[in-house]
Amino acid sequence: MAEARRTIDLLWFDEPQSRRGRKKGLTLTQVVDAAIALADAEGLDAVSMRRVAQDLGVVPMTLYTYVPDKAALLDLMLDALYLRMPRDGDGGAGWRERIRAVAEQNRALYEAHPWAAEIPVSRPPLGPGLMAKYDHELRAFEGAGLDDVEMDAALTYVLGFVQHAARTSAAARAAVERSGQTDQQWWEESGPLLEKVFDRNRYPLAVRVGEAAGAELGAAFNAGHAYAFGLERVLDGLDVLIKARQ
Amino acid sequence: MAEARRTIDLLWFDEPQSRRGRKKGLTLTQVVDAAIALADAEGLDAVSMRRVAQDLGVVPMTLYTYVPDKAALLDLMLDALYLRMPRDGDGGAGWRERIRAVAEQNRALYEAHPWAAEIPVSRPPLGPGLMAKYDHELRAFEGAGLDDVEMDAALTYVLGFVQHAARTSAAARAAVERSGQTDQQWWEESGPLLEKVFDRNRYPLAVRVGEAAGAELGAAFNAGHAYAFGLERVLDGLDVLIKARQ
DNA sequence: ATGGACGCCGTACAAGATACACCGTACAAG
DNA sequence: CTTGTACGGTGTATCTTGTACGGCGTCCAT
Repeated sequence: MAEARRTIDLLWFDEPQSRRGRKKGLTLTQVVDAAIALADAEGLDAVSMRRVAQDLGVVPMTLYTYVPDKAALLDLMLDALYLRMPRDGDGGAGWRERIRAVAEQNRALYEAHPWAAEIPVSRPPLGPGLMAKYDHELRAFEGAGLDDVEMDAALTYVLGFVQHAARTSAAARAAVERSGQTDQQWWEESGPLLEKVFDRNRYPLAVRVGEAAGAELGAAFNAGHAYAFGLERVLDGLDVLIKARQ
Repeated sequence: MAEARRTIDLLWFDEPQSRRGRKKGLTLTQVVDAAIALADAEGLDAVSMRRVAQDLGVVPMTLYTYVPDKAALLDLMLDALYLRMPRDGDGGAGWRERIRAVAEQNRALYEAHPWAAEIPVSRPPLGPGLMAKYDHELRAFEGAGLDDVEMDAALTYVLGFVQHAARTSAAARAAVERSGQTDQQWWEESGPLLEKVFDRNRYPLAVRVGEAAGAELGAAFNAGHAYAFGLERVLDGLDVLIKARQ
């Protein structure tokens, strides 16, 4: 109902710019930027209406004249990020390199703003940012022989992979920060404990593979390696589809 | 520090079973099961210490004698789920079908317990459930020619895909429930509004592909289709790697 | 000039997690 | 059998969150 309407208005900055009454002391952009700056500096958990308001020098309830609720603010933050993403290098190269570039651009986004991967996104924020991003990224698939529905699915697939990688990567970093111990420290401390409990006879494969992976990657989970490995699999998988369409 | 130790103790049910003092009125399993039942019935957001306690007929603080904090309870819930997953059909078939079965088992888990995909997981809960699951799932990759590190990475890749699919699927369902309108209704109401705002000249590809995908799949986003499409890409991608190793 | 629309804000409330201190229980030691 | 004490259970309290509500003051349209 009016809910969706209001959010879409906000996303496209269709503010009616009222004539009567007191003038606005802030702009929606200021509010969104303050929230983004806060999230960049202290993470998504630090983004409370109180903190954003404080950073803007207003009282919490003031924000509600700019935004219907917190969820909308988060949507706006995300769309603003999308809008500001660089969109270069569409041309040239083969489709594989173009898709790799799309993945890389998204990886860079999440590296600069890890909280972006965590925003609880019910329906994607159909704002100008998402629109421009979607259009730009679809270009990477043009000329590969996929039909429209496949192009959409393929893009969703790539973006989903990168987002998931970003999420696990951020989670791993957060775990290190929260506990104050690196993976190495954690393993050194918990390892002996786990030794007693991991039954080599019962789970031989798990123990063998887990140890091999841990030793090679220096931790129980290595986000960088998971991304690098996964991206090649993503590209190979799309390769098979695309070759079948040609 | 003792933090990790305590959690691992809990995961492996190494409760010291104290002799002195009042007898425990509940078991850890009861607490975890109550939380799982609650999450199944009303979602992860409904799982507060207050609600779990209420369902068990105790006062909130009582739970803290069983569990150090809420995060640990969530870890325990997840590991309990893992432990109860069916583990049949490892044998026979080719690796592709075995991996597909692994994906399918996980999809079924998330379908039965959508909240499982949402648990904020810092470090995976290294309990008996995860252990058994890991061992079982690795078997799907045996004999495919991958080395140990590759097996681990490949499994992580598959599981990540399924988890992400489950998350987006749950998010889409939640959006429908929260707003009280189906995707169709949402599109019918917001569509005309978006028409005015989507610039066909500026974003021709986005509008064309978006419309095609929306029309074909009946919504802006179709989780089932995304899963089906993605799974084939995942398997194809691993196929390329495995063939290269043989 | 003035009335009404609207931005701003103070207060208040209902969750939520969990620290702390107290109480009573029930086993181990005597 | 008594008693000290370890430990489970809980009432109270603190702090943080989002946000509803109503009042106040401003400033444009009339």
